[in-house]
Amino acid sequence: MTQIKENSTRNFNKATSPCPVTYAINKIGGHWKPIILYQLMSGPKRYSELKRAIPAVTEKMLIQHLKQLQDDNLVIRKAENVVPPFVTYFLSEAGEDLTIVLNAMAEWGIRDSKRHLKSA
Amino acid sequence: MTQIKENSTRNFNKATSPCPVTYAINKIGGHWKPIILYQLMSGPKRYSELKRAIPAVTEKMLIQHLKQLQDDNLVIRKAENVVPPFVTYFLSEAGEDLTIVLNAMAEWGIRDSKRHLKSA
DNA sequence: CAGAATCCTATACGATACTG
DNA sequence: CAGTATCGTATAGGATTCTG
Repeated sequence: MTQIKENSTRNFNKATSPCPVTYAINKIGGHWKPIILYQLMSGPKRYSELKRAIPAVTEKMLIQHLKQLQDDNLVIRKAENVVPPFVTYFLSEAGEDLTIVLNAMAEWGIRDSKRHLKSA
Repeated sequence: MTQIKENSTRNFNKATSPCPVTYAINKIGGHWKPIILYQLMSGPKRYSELKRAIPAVTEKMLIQHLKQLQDDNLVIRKAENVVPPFVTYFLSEAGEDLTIVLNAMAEWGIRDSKRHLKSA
């Protein structure tokens, strides 16, 4: 039945990579995670605020990645038990620590796009 | 023929996102790109050296991402015209600029894994 | 040595509709 | 408001074989 190999590269990857960059990628590597985290850097946000802040993301992706970020202890979800629901997301301590990374990424992005304007 | 919508979110994403983090993700977002770049930070490397340094990557992924990194002007390929072939890869100026980002990622990775050791 | 080609699976991602 | 559920496509990624 076209089994997947026990020792496939895929399994090996997830298992034990001592590379800290690999470790980080596995936590913030999704296409949307850095963007979500970047939005949360400016403070707690409601679900609907995040959706508005990132128009390109679908509800499915937003929820899915928010869940993964919670599982990885980067984001904390706080829900008031009221009607209508009031749910806010904010960075955990580990999430706050990513500020340096995300800012570096953002700065590089700006610098690199400028570089291409010049050479164009 | 199950056409894709003209104004699909997918197209919108690639088009114009003003978010610098999104821009950066689009350039270094692949699962392997940061790892490859991280390896090249320590200096020029031959193809085979990269392969050895990153055992988990397949040849296809390695070549594919190296190509994309070249297209994005982050990595430069230099081939000596000899037999057997001698090809080295090294960081461009823009690639070097990523050092800050990659180091920040690596440091965060180390810190975060320590954090989980404590709480476990 | 450095890579290209082929074929396949797994996952990411998106659109839409529905719910407590 | 803040999600779930379902279904579909697109892309990433992997195994293997072959070549200048």
